[in-house]
Amino acid sequence: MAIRLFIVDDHYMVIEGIHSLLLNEKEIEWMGHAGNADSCLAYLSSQLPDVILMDISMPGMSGIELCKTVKEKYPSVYIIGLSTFNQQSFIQKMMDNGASGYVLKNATPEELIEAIKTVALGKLYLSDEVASVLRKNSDLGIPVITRREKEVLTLIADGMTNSEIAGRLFISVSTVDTHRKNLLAKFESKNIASLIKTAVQLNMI
Amino acid sequence: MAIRLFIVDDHYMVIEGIHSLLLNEKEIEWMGHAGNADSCLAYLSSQLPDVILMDISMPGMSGIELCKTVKEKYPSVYIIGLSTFNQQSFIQKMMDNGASGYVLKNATPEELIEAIKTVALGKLYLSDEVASVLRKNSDLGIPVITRREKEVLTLIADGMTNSEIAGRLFISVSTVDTHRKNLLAKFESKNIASLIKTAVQLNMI
DNA sequence: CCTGCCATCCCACAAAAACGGGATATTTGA
DNA sequence: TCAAATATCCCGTTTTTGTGGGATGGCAGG
Repeated sequence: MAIRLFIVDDHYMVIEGIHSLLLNEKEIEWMGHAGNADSCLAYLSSQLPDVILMDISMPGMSGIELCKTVKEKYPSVYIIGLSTFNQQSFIQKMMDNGASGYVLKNATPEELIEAIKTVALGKLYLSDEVASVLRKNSDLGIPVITRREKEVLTLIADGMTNSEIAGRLFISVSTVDTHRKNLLAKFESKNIASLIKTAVQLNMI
Repeated sequence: MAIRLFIVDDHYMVIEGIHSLLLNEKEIEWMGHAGNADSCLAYLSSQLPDVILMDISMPGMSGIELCKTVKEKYPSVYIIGLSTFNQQSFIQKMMDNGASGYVLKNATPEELIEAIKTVALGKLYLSDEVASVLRKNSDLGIPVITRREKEVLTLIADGMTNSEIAGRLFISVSTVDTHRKNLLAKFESKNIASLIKTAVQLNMI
């Protein structure tokens, strides 16, 4: 039986490209596509594919959130993340949210087809490139910060001082200061300037 | 006579998508593609297309540099920039380097075809979306900073203090402080944290 | 030639961040 | 259930930033 495939991506060119790449694959049945999270969810309420190829950066709800939502509602669907860049944190979040695989948009047709077939069997698929990024990641990569720390970080990046943040979050300045210290330690940064640079580059704010 | 088209993009899926979108366009002749700047330049040394579709983010030499190089060597070729996001500064730089147009990867097939036909006539093509970004840009967008300010900004973002920067650049701390003040004014930021965030997001560091 | 813009330097004060400790409740996961 | 992680708070000191002035020589374009 053919693997029924659905794709969510806001770039028509990519959809068309994948469609055309898979035209000759008899084992993969093209079910259709959606350009955003909402129309994807709408589609799924009437029909269920085996595998969804999902872009992670989309207007509105991101692929990361969409992945979570879809897996909650339809746990049987296998999801493959799709993106242009190998942004460590995105890949990690996608996998955390239940994705079964991840391929980059510069993957070869063979890789893509292999990914689809692999996840359809319930296995995980990670291209060598992506896998090595994840490995590096766990080695020394992205700082793991708590919810609260992220809140504080966001406010710092918005230009607020410790006392302003304290006011906003209804906590004392000392607490904010502690969070700030912990952030500096986790990012191994010597001051907020370099910390913010890193955080923005890692797409954490 | 058909418009001879060449495409440079490191994402095979996008190349395939565009190829497939243009299959039925008799007025556009598909010449081939390259996955990076070097093979593009190699190709051009033997054959010259009328229009080149060029991704701006590529490994190695970026589309922005490639655009400049190609226009210097082959001024008769029209170049259309291609990217996923409408990053203000990228679009601007691409146009500054001699591109004749710019389309986003989520453009419709019609937009893409119109863009190719328009630039082939020697005109400029900017999609509404892109044009509005450029307009906003000139209105209030990106701060214009001097060479020296950019140097200082980079070092600040790397976590150096004023006195460290002064040492590095062989100038006095006062001077560094003045540059810092000017940067804060130009970015309309109240402190370095929010300034760095903005600068990284605008791809200025 | 002269008007901006740039890069350079100076002073002084207030505000904030960085650094180095320590402490205690609560939540959470193994 | 018990240890680890999280969130909360406090002290004091030094360093760095932020703010608000002012000043000078150089250089390029109108």
